[in-house]
Amino acid sequence: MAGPEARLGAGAREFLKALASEQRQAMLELFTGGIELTVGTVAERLGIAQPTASQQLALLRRGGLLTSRRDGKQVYYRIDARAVDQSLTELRTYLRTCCPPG
Amino acid sequence: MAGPEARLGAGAREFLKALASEQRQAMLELFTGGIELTVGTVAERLGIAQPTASQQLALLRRGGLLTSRRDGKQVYYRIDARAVDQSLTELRTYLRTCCPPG
DNA sequence: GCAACATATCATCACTTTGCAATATAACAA
DNA sequence: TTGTTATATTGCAAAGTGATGATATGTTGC
Repeated sequence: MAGPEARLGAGAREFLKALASEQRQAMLELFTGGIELTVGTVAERLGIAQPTASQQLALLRRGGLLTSRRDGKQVYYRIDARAVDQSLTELRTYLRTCCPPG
Repeated sequence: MAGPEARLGAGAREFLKALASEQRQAMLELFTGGIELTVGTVAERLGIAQPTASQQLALLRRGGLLTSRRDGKQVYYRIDARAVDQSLTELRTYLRTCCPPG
């Protein structure tokens, strides 16, 4: 009955890595409110090249922070609220095993 | 009256970066239970050189995960449970502004 | 003061990440 | 098919990270 979260999983680590970048944080904030954005829009708003935006969005998706869907020529990204909440819960559980807050 | 956590602070980013490393996670786990360890002990247990342990411990301290105190020739590190809890709360608040879980 | 020990900093190297230009792939229209 | 648009992938230079040995700093004891 010990918690299965003694060690942080690879997924949670991808989540942390994805968030541990100022630019990707700025990128994530563009999606506040659950809105959808295309790769081109993100590139334009952040003033970065299209391939860079595509790569960073892919990292955020791998980290479980974003999901994407294709609609015609465009790909829309949006926040994956459920996965974010899940990763955050895993992180909290993990930190409680090593860092009892009480 | 909007929350002051619209943007993640530099402190929280250091926290994330410190955690986003498998080795530093392993390092953190050595401190489970609130125990104190010296730099040399950490280096020995992880099988890494002393300067490497010193640097990584410094990163964890900068990220607010560890604190240190000197006792004679040795420096003892331990988990800073209060700061960890604080960073985690900031992260949760931040994620709620952009990623409403409902 | 000096010697011995523990930790921190420095110099360097290998490896990874980040950015862009160029190119490839995917979807739609004619 | 051909052309156009949107995104993904590739290749490469620049910047950052992680590792070490060598060295500097700090503490204790003589």
